[in-house]
Order: sequence, then structure tokens, then C-alpha cells
Amino acid sequence: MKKENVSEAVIRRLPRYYRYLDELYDKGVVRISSSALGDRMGITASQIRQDLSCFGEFGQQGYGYNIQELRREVGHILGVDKTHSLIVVGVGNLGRALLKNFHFANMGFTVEAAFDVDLRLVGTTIKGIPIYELRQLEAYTHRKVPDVAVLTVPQSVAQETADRLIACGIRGIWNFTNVELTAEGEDVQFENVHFADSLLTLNYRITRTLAQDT
Amino acid sequence: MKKENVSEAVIRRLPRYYRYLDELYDKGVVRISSSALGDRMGITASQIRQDLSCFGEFGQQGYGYNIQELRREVGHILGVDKTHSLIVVGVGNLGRALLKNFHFANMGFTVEAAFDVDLRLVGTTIKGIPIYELRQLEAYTHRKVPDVAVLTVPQSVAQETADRLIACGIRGIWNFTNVELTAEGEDVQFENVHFADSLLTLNYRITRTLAQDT
DNA sequence: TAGATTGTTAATCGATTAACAATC
DNA sequence: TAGATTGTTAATCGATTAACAATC
Repeated sequence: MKKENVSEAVIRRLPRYYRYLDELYDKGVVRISSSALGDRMGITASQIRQDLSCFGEFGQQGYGYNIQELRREVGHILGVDKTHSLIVVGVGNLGRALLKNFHFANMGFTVEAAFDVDLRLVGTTIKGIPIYELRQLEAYTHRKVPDVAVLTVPQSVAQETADRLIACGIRGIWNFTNVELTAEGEDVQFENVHFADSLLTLNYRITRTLAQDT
Repeated sequence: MKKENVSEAVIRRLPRYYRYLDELYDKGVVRISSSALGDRMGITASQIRQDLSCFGEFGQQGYGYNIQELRREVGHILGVDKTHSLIVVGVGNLGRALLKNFHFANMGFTVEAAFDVDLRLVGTTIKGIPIYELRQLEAYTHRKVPDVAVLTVPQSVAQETADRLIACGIRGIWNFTNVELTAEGEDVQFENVHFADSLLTLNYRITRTLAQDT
């Protein structure tokens, strides 16, 4: 029975399912039961079945799940089977690292262009992706609005750049600035990668274990 | 009443509290009530009070919280007031981006060294941080074990590099490889930054909103 | 003092786990 | 067929929210 509203907790687990299924598929494993997958992932079989049931019925009694099929289904749920367009805004060290190393295509994205204020970069390409002047953003998106923008600009211009992207009609912002972006009433999705928050939780945990040992 | 075991949900919210308190402190705001902070952060006052009560009593009836004091307390809980040592393992684009731009010091870390296999990098420095040959890792850590390692190596060598770090006695690994690291029975904390998972959840959400609009 | 706001206990809500009939 | 395993309903557990006495 498909669910109307899927909880955030379930959504956050989907990429991990996809990762495991992808790995099993690569290994050539044909089928897996929820309990075997659960053992492997360190979660309960119940949770896997409950999670998947939000989106449909993908298994077979007495058999389990066909890995190729389930991988495709989860991929479909996540949207990796439909190509979305993407631009990278801010070609500093981080933007460059993503352009060079991140496999956007595997996630269902085509990188169309990058933007920066640095005129030394403008006109060059990275992995075949042209870098345009940030000033040209509106002119560029006027033609065709990309689905998602990767925001890798300095903190100081994060919100204003986000505002411009939203004005252009962008649908999603993958935000690497350590800034809490806001968009009153706008129909845009933010996904934040807060490095600082991540490292702080690690600090919390090692502080605890270090103290515990003494 | 201090809690023995604080839930993951609470811990994940702490850095965000710290971020807001830091901003308010910078602005020179002296005090704030849980309801005012809740409004600002988009959460309930109850949750803030409940969360903080896991660690002690930091407020005052009829007054609220002194921002400078609460900021310091939350910082202390997160461990930013005690300096931990850190090394960066893998000086590719991402490692370099972190070395150049990330404010480790604000998070309570001192970057001591970086390691890479590329001999062209070995002997150079980034922001004053020396880059050593990865082969020297054991020799380097023999003297004094750093608290945390940032793992920014290629996926293919992620687990083996993690194993070496763990063998050296490292306490925490900030993992940027898209690999699920394991350490059977070892006393090491992992904090994963899974770019792919993050972008996939964004894809999920924009796929939903796009479909919804049609 | 009166008003405001805490810390904490109780109530509610949601998410996870267990159980099991259905069925491959 | 018998065994295995699903999808789903029910039970449990934990997290969030509400309420309120305590008190600054």
C-alpha cells in the first residue's frame, strides 16, 4: 500500500539501501531476503520491509527480493533514472573538487555549466564543463532553467546568491556553505551539507570516549 | 538532571544550537528565551529546554538564557574548548579544499599534518601544514597519535587506509569517501559525510515537487 | 510583587520492532 | 507439499510536545 507522505527518516535511509543494492548487483548476487540485507546493513528486516512498503510491493513471499529489480525500483524512487540538469555556482577548491571527482551522472544529474566571479577561470573548462562569469547567471538560466544548483560560494555571498538562483526558478539547491539559507514561501528544496556540524558531532563523540577511558 | 545516554537526535541538533548561539553572540545579543530561540530556529521551545536539560541547567526562570554563557556551555559539550589534534589523509582536490578553507580551529581542532602518496606533494605545505608521504603514517603517529583523521582518499583504498589509521590508534575518522567503513570491535568513532546520499535525497524531493506540479 | 520563563513531569505522537496470515 | 519470506497489522518503544509548579 503506497503511502501518501513518507517520513524524513525513511527518505534518509533510501540512498543507503541503494548503495547496498548497487554493491550486491555489482557482485552479481541475484536475490536477497530482508533479513539477510538487514544483517548486512545492521538494521532489522522489519524496518526494510516497512520502509519499502511505503513505495510499493517489490518482493515475493518465500523468495525475497530480486536485487536487479529492487535496485532499479529504489533508483527510480530516488530519481536517478531521470536525468536532471545541474550547475555549479562557485568554482573554488570545493566546487572544483566536486566537478573533478563527484559522479553526478550516477546520481541522475548532468552538469551543464559552472559559474564564478574570478575572470581568470571564466572561459576555461573543467572536465569539459564550461565556466561562465557569475554575472551571466540570469542570462544563462533565462534560456532554460537548470533543475539544481550546487552552491559552493563563500559564506558572505551565500544567501544573496541563493536568492538569485531562486529568482531564476531553480528547484533545488545543494548547499555547501555553512549558512542556513531561507526562502520565504518559495518552492525550492534545500539540501545542506554542513561540514562544521558533522565534525562537531564527531568531536562530541571522541570527547565522550576519551573522557570515559580515563 | 543530567542524562546518562543522550540520544542521537539530540546530539545532531547541538551543532545547530551552537551555530545560532554563535551568531547571536556575534550580534551582541545578551539573552534569549527558549521560545524566542525556537521561533528563530523553527522548533518548539519545549524541545530546546528538553535538549539542554540532558546536559545541565543553563537558564534562569523569568529571564531565559544568557547567550554568552549558553554558547560557552554548548561549545564545551561539543568539545570545541579543548583542542584536539587532526591529520588530513589524502590531499586530492577535496583534502586540499578542506585544508585551505575549513576552519578547523573554530571546531576545536589543530591540523598537524597531511599525508598523500603523490611525491610531487610531499615536502610542500598548504597553509603551513606539511605534507608527508603516506608511507610515513605509522612512523609519524608512533611518536604521538593524533585524535582525528580526515579521510579524503580514493574509494578504492578507503578501508585499508582506515585500517591503518585504526591500527595507529586514531580515535575518530571523518570519512569523506563514499564507502561504509567497518572496524570490528575497535574503539574508533566514524563520522560519514556521504555526498552521494545527500544529493540523492535532494533528487528525491525535487522529483516529487516536479511531479506534483504537473 | 507580578510577569516571565525555566526545568521537569505527563501526554501525545510517530517510528521501530514483533507477530502472523497470506502465499510463492 | 513444506519451508521461506513477504506485506501488513499490532505492540512497543522512544522522541516530541504540552502543561505546570517552581522561582527568578
